[in-house]
Formats: sequence, structure tokens, C-alpha cells
Amino acid sequence: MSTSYLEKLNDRQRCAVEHGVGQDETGAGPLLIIAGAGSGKTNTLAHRVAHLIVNGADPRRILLMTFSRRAAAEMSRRVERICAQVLGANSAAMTEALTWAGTFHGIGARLLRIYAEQIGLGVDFTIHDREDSADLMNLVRHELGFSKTESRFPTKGTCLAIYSRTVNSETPLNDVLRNWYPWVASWEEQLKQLFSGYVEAKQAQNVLDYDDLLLYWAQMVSDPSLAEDIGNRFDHVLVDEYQDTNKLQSSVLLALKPGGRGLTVVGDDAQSIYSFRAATVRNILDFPAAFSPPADVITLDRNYRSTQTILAAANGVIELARERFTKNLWTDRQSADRPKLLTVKDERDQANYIVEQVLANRETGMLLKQQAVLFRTSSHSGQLEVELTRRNIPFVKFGGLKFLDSAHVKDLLAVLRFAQNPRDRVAGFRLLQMLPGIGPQTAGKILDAIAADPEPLMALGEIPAPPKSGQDWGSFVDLLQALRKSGSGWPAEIAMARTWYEPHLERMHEDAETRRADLMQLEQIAAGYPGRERFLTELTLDPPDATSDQSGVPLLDEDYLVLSTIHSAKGQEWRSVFMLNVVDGCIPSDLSTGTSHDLEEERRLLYVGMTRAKDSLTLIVPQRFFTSGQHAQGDRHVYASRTRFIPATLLQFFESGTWPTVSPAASERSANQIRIDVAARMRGMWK
DNA sequence: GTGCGGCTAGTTTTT
DNA sequence: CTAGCCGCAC
Repeated sequence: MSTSYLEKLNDRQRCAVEHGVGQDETGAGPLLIIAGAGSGKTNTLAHRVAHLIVNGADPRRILLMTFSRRAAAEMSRRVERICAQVLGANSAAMTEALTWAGTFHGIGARLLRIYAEQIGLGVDFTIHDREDSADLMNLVRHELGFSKTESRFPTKGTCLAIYSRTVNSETPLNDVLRNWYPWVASWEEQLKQLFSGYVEAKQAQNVLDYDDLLLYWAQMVSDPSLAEDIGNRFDHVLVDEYQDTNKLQSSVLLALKPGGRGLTVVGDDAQSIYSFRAATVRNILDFPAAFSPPADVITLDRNYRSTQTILAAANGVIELARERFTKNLWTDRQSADRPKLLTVKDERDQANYIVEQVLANRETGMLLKQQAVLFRTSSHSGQLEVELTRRNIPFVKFGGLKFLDSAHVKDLLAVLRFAQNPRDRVAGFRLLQMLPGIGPQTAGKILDAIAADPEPLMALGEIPAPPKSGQDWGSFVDLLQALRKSGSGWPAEIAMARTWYEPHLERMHEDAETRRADLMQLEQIAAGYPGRERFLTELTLDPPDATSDQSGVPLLDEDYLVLSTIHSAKGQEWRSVFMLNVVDGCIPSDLSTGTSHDLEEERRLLYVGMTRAKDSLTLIVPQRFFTSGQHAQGDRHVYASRTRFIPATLLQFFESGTWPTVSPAASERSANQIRIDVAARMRGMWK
């Protein structure tokens, strides 16, 4: 059998790929791969999976957990390509059998549906996204009277964040409050009460939140016989981006494969940027010693992505971290050009500069797709988006507001969710209040009335129509009962729901037209799923990124510029990368300078952004930074300074500059705000 | 009880 | 600027 696909790998990568393969059962011990940015991590992992398959592993028994579903799809694609070299025509069938590839949450949801009955969970459970969870938390918060306390009780979002961190870090509430939320520590007793009510409400309604997908999974595998049963489904378990998993996830993993046999995890502590989701680098650090004998560790520190000059700057930034475990990356890709550190006057110039450069790059043959603009916070790209739209440059934005966050999309989904699980109170509550004359009180009473019935939607038909709901009540009940029987099939059901919803949309929203377009798009997406349950589950776990109010979402085969938050850029690379607002207050974010822990994560964020670049990297520092929340003409602004993560000692790694070089027009524009250097303008006239 | 108008406060990153 | 809260009029 040919193993030529291994020859392109370096020694370390090859070691990682071949680890334990072909040895007897006891040989395949746990493996930790520390893989620096651009070290061929995805490629190595894909090769390992392919190598396992080529050597007889059953792909249906391989569990591959990645950070996003996009990453899982990419991985499957690569595995298939490698397998094709060896297995030829059979390879497609082999890799199609790689069915257990997805995120922790996605895999958890799937296992829970399979084992639902054995753990006393209704199979029809629906999944709440973050906002639904916050709504439910709020409901309980009101019921317990905490919304009317004398001094301010934490908001629903804060409550959920506290709950979530407590669960995901497997830490007592008291410690969480002390370490992360000291300002609400006095509410500990009330919070306990609230969380207990929240859990009861979820159970009564047969809904799970994101955390439950992990929590129930962890509980499930704490039962030895279930753990064995589930663990035995898989011969190999591979986890990507292990630095961004939390304690709960590692508990699940260890329960699944207690001896560590067949277990491979890959990660890089220098790229840990999800601690706000309770991720902890301890998972990586403690991994080897969790087994006896300890796991083997292979480090990949050769970078294939960036030029030496870009890497030098990135290494410089991460070297200033308070503690780190990974060694510096190295490469033999030489380059004469250092990354640029460019000072511009304000955000407008920043946008103008990028447009100019991106177009110039394209003139030299670099596609828009090979270039990306990265930023800390989704809203930072606003100015740039306006400018790109004005100049007709297509772009796609990743991160930030999601399609699903818009009210009308949530409305339509609530219809489907309520039909799927009539005990889902958040969905029902939202849905009922769409009808005229029905507010929170009436909605609550209706839900109470039908909750006890084994077929709540049939009970709905028995209820007398609320006085002011008029005609709308009848068609509402008809719709839900028709959907419950699901005789019309998929995706006809969503069309029914949309037809019912349209008059309400018109009534409630001024801009019904653009919103309708979103709903059509949702219907398109729905057609790609086999049925209602899968559609709802997967949409919640992996929401699409773009909304239609961004001017023209380009088709995938067109060329477009990529705009992305640094978080969403993880694992990706581009030939040319621009980073916006590399100033204190943005990176690090003003909100994250509290603890040194937060601050260190912001440093790693800058590092992750910089290491996305292959050939060219530009960090932009606008001097004046307009604060949000004001009129277009307003001039509330701060004078920003270069990020503290690039102190003077690191300037040697950059080519510093300003743009535009001479700009009489720019000074004129804001003549009323800054003093004009008249002499300079006079000189400039002759240049 | 609903629904509207006016007021205040807050405002990251994501499965 | 906008989401969410409160108080008022139907």
C-alpha cells in the first residue's frame, strides 16, 4: 500500500500522524500535539485521520471534534483528498462514513437524542440559543421578584453568564462570583435560587441550553455502563483547538476514554482566546499527566505560513506574555519586507487606506479573497463597510450580528419550535404575543392552561379565543395543529408558517420588505435540511453569518474581501492581512483591562491576528477615535495611542509610517477641529 | 391587560 | 443609538 502521502510531512508531523498506528491495541496511547500557528496543524490532523482509515480504522467509529462546523467540513474534505490518493474510487464512500465529525455541542446534541429515553429526556427536546436562554432566565427572574429589588439585581445577560461559567468551569458559584463577578457577590443566595428555578423551568419545558448539551453529556458518561457504551462506539477520538475547551468538555472527554487509548488532542496555548467561555489552557497543560503512563507530546514549531519578518514581529508580541509554554515559531521563508505599522488620522482614513491598498494588491494579481481585514470588535468595521459599499467592492463579514438575531427570523423560528416542542415556553411566549391583544399576562395564562396536557396543542383548540385576538386566533390554532401533525412535509411546513406570519410582519414592522427577504432566505436554507428537527437543531448550533441588509451578499464563486473578527478568523490564513484599530481601548478592549488574566488574553488575540498573514501584514493605528453613540456630525472622540502590546522595544520589527503622506484635503475636512499647519500646506502645494 | 411614549443606562469576543 | 424599563391612557 502506498504511503507516499506521508512524504510531504516533516519528521515531527509524521510522528504525530503515525503515532500508535499499526501497533497492537495497547500501543495507541493518548497523544498531545502542541501545534503553533501555521505549523500545518489541520493538515497533520487530517493526515492522521486519513492514515488511520487507510490502515483499517472504521471511519464510522472515529469521533472528530472541532471548534466549528466549518472546520469539521474542511477537515472531512482534506481527509477525503488524502484517502483518494491511496484508496482511489473507494475513498468517497470511506470518508462519507466519517459521520461523527462536528463540534462538542453538535455531537452532544446527537448523542442525547440517541440516549434520550435512557436518561429521562424527551426526544423532542428543543435547544435554546443564548438569547432564548437569557429570556427564560428573565422569566424566572421576574417570577422570583428579583426585577424589583431595591438595589439593582444583575441583568438577565449577566445572570446567564454567571450560570454558564459556573457550569462550564465546574467551579462552585461562590468561587466564580469571587473571581469573575465580585460586584454581584452579595446576591449569591438569590442567584442560587434563580439558577435552581432556571433549571427546573428548562426541565419542565423539555428544552436544553448550550451548556446542557455538555452538562447532560457529562452526567450521562458519569454512569459507568453508559460511559462504556458510548465510549465503545469510538475507536479513535480526536479533538482540535484543545486550548479553547473548558473543564466540562475535558471531563466529558476523559469519561469517554478514561485510559486515553485512541485519544488525540491538538492545540496551542499561545492561541487561547476563549476564556470568556470558560476555556482554560490547563486542559492542555494537564493533559499528559491525566493518564498513566502519561500521554506522548509532540511539538510542531515550524511555521509554513508566514514570512520570517512577520513571524519575528508576532514572536516579539507573544514573548512579552507573562507566562507561556510554547516555544517560538521558526520558518525559512525569507522576506525583505517587515510588517507595516501605519499611523493614520482617523477611522475614515483607515478605511480609505485599506480600500486603496486592497485594490492596489488586486492590480498585482492578488484576489480579494486572498486578503482580509481583521478587528477586535464587530462594530469596528462599520466605516470600512460603508466605504466598500460605496466603491462597489464585494465583501463578506464573519462574526458579530447573526442572521438569527433579527426579530422577524426569531419569530418565524418560534413558530416551528413551538410546533416541535409545545412545552417550550420561550417560543410559545414569543409566538402568542405576536397576536394582537395578547400581552405577557394572557400569554402566560394560556401557556399555563395547556402545559399539563399530554398534547398541549390540541388543548390549545379547547381554549376560548382571547377577547381581542379576533380572527387571528383561529388561524393560529389551525396552523399549529397542522404543523404538529407534520403531514405537509418539509420544507412545506416552513412555507406554511411564513404565509401565516406575513400579515403580522406587515403590522409590526415598518421595513417589512427587507425582512421578508430574510425570511425567503431562511426558507432556502431550510430546504437544505431533511426535516424540522434537524433544521432547528443545526441552525441553533451553527447559525449562518450574514444578513441581507449587508449590501449584496456575494455568491460563493465570486471574488470578495473578507472582513472578520479576530475570533472568527481562527484557523484561517490570507496572503495579505490588515488589522484595524490597533490601539489601546480596542486591543486590548476597554472592557478587558481589568485583570491581568483578561489582558493576557487580549495580547494573544493580537498574536492570533498577526499570525494569520502569509506575505504581508499591516497594523493600522488611527490617532483619533470617535466614540460610538452620537450623531454623524458629532465629534466626541478620544486620542488613541498605539496598543500597549507593541511597546517601543518592538518597533524594530515593523516598518513604521503614516498615511496619507501629504494630505491637504484631509486637514481641510476637519479644519474646525484641528489646527491647520498652514506652513506645511504651503510647502505641500509644491510637492 | 395591552400598548404606547418617554426615560435611562449600557455598549466584546461565540458554541 | 437602541434595548429595556416604567408609568400612563385606553
